[in-house]
Amino acid sequence: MPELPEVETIVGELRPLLVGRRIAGLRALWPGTLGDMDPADLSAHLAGQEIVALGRRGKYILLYLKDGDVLVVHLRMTGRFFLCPAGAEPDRFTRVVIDLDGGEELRFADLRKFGRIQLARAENLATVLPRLGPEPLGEDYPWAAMKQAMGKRRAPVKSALLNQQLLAGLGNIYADEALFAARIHPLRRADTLNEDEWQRLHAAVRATLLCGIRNRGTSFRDYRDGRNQRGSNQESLAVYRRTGQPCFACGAPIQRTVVGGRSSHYCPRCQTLPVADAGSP
DNA sequence: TTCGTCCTGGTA
DNA sequence: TACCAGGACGAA
Repeated sequence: MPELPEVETIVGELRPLLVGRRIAGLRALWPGTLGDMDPADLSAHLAGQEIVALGRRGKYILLYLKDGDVLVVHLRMTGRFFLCPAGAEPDRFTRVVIDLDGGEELRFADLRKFGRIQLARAENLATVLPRLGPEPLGEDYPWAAMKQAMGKRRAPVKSALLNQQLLAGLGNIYADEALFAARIHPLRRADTLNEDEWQRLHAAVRATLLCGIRNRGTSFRDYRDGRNQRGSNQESLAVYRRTGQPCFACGAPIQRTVVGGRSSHYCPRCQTLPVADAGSP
């Protein structure tokens, strides 16, 4: 599942390969990826345009074009966005192909068809992007900003971490890992965390995301980077999808619960839940 | 704030 | 054959 580290890896890898290239056209093998846009119209609109920059905001990939357009790509759960030689046989999950000059193509593949590609003007990006919280790795994101955004919420702290309006880029994997690193139970009500816990959680979120980036992302089944290669961060996970296996810190079996409809993994001994929270899911 | 929806391959 | 995975969004 592509979260901030996976998207950052893809963008960092594609940037030097794409900047300066021209788009020759676009083909939609499954037009739903483009929403309401007509594939032929979009292809004609993009043809000849030069890619001048790549960026990331939260889990969104941003391709800036020379005349002020921006292609906004979201991989959702199973999307892949990668460069490959033109004419290579597309797999059955390839949804959109962007043809480039120089004999290569940019492919958007997506098993579950949840991912989307949108077009916006650079000055109107906000009309396409939803309201997004701050970047967790940004220089202007102190722990107090996390406490201010989430600290009055009665919802479980895990739900607050996944809320993209409060913080942009965390998904289920890195939220579980950050909570373990901070020794905070995913069901803790956000408004019960003290300052020490907010500082720990803030540091843990950043450290967990940086670890994911260092390892070029987490690949279980679907995620691949900008060259369609697997990441290795799945080998560094402490709790996510380790249900029943011993905690690396204390040996207790990792447990799974559901928070806000999402599976959540934690160590019952390292991440304890105060009695006051235990009865109010 | 919570739940259903969109999707389909893999697994029990 | 039924169920599970889950990001984002709209409805209740």
